[in-house]
Amino acid sequence: YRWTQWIFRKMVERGLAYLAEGPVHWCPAQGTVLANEEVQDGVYVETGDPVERRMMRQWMLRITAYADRLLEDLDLLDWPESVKEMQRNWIGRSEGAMVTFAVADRPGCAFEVFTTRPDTLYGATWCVLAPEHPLVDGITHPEREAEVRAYVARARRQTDQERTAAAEREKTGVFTGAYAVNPVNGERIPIWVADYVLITYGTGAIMAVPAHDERDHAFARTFGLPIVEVVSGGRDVQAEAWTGGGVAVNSPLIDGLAVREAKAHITAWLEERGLGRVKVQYKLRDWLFSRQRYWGEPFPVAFAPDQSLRLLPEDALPVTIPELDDFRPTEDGRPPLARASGWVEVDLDGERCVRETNTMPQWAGSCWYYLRYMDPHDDRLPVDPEREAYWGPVDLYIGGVEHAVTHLLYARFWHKVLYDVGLVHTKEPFQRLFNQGMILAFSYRDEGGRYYHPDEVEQRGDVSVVRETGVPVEAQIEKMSKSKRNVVDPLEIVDRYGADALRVYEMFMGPLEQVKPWQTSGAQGVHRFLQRVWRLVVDEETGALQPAVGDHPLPRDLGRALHLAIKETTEGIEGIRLNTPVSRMMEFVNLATGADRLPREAMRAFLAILAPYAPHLAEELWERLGLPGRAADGPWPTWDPAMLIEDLVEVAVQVQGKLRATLQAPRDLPAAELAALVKAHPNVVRYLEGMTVVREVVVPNRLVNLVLKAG
RNA sequence: GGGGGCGUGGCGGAACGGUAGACGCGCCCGACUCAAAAUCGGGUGAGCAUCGCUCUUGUGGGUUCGAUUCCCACCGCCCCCACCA
Repeated sequence: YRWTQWIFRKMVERGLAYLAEGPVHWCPAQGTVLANEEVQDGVYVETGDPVERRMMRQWMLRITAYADRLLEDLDLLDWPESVKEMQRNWIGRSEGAMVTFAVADRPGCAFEVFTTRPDTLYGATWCVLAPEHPLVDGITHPEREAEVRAYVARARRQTDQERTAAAEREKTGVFTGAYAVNPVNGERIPIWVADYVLITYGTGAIMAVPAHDERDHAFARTFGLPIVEVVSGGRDVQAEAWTGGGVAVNSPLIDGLAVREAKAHITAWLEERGLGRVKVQYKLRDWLFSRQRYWGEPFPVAFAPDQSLRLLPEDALPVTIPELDDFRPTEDGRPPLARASGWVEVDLDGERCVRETNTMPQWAGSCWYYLRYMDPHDDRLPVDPEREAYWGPVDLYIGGVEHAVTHLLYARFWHKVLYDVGLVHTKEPFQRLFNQGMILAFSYRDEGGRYYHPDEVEQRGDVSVVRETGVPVEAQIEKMSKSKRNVVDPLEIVDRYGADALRVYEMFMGPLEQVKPWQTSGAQGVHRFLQRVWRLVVDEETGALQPAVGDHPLPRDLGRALHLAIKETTEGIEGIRLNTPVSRMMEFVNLATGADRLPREAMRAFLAILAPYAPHLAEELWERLGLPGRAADGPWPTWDPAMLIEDLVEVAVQVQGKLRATLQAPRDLPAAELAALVKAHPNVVRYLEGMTVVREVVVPNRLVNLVLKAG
């Protein structure tokens, strides 16, 4: 709390945190504010009570001030391209122009619109205001007032989701009775109110160019509004919007210019006359940072009698949450902390102030916890800059993609603020990001849609059926979920096979980044492998060391398997490929299982590479072998390339690119000799009859391919 | 609608442009056992047939001596965003 609040103070001081009216989901029946996930189809999912949008005074964080840096600095990161792209899309930078439209017959009354296509200004045949736009009330013609009011009220009731979810939804809207003046040609165009324009993007008002925008085109068709072509793209714009490039037409100022030049020209023209300007617009919005919840960091601020803001002094931190018996919001809808009357009032410099009763969201702590890990006990600062300089930034961050545009963007923002404050020395918090895939599970569902627990299901021939009733069920691979009855409890696996087996199986399942289904039988296979490792060293009957273990020389085949395993494991850790090393270790163990002499040194190296995968087992065997220290303490074994080489190699023989034979040959046999050997092979001779070899492709120690032609 | 990703045996998955299917699961056979489990050994892509051949990495093309791998188009599935002007 203390240091999160400390950081928040810095944000307030820098103007990065501010109070504003922000929309919340308000449930009148419950008297509470609801989180996004608690609302569906306009009702509170738990009770079915209707939910409406309500504006409340909220803390906002000015993440938009960092939009450009958040965008640019993505280039510094070793992150999956897909995540970078998601962040780019989320930030949503677009270049365009702000254009001012005056309202006709109302001197001094005007509104701005944002457009990425100022070149299409001559094609603007109406304007649209979002239902929430502040001008709606003022400009609506008395005759249209009832209709407009009803429309706005309906839009206000709907959640964002309802308004935007159905993209194929029909366009709706109402005419206000007012007109705007198109700044380039002075034409009067009607002003509509429609919910396809969002108050949350741009200015909440647009110019509609139906000929060159699909949404406007759909709207024009619904309401019979005129469509004027201003970019010639060789299509009939009455039938379909043309959003591609072309040459400006019907646009006296820019006729004949291509889109690029036309944009620049029009924008400059508007700018000279004070009617418009270049504008970079972002989808990213400031971050609504307060919650009406009990749990969460309180804001380190209070309000003076005159309502002005007061920051609590640093030595007043942490502000902790008061104890309450009742964690619900107050009857009149204020946050739960408002119930703590004794806590709410606070003296600041002799003034009787009232504390902020909102709390911070769960994100707050997650935005900088990694810094605290570097210096958990510091009581002067969130993190000591020297320690941060030593440890930071985070070298490798492993997490799911679900954080791509939430946590990972928020944390980058906070880190940049702390960079500006001088607390951290890098622009970015997480240098390398790796998204591990989700583990899915098989679920079983009958025709009626009812789910069965895997234990209730058995396999009869080709079909799965419910054991008790014989009802056929269909198997599918889905996210683990209680309602689908397919959740695998890791603790049960630990009970059955041990933590090592769980851990190794999770690595063995497949590439870490891939989503893949859990299969308990696979964990059992890994368990078997680990038991074999155990028996390699320990005689199960007596508990004594296996007599085969001793100070023997390393046989060629076993050494090869071992060094292959060391190589794969070492490279796998660097590249986060953790599944194939397990296979190589299995191969070593399979070979070692049959051996009557097992060199202690080989086991030492093997246990060292096994240790990150199966630490309990590795350390136990390490000790039993009487090896010094711990397996995990190193040194990490190195592989000898010479050990990987075989004296006799198997060479694939292809004729016309098709495999016709394989043969054993001494390693590094000169190409000519190898080719001669190949051509003498009985299987090859048959194919050479009546043919001429036109080309011999020789891949040393691997393959020979003979290219033939008739004659 | 936009962006990203993935399609390989019955299943999870391996394969620097070079013998497709490593390793594991499952299944089959054998050993041990009175029996079962556990364990150990062997087999296991499909088909034709038995020196072997043909087919096979979602489908269709292309590049190449050679393509699961590179390029193009299509089909299917998954994830993220979505009336963003």
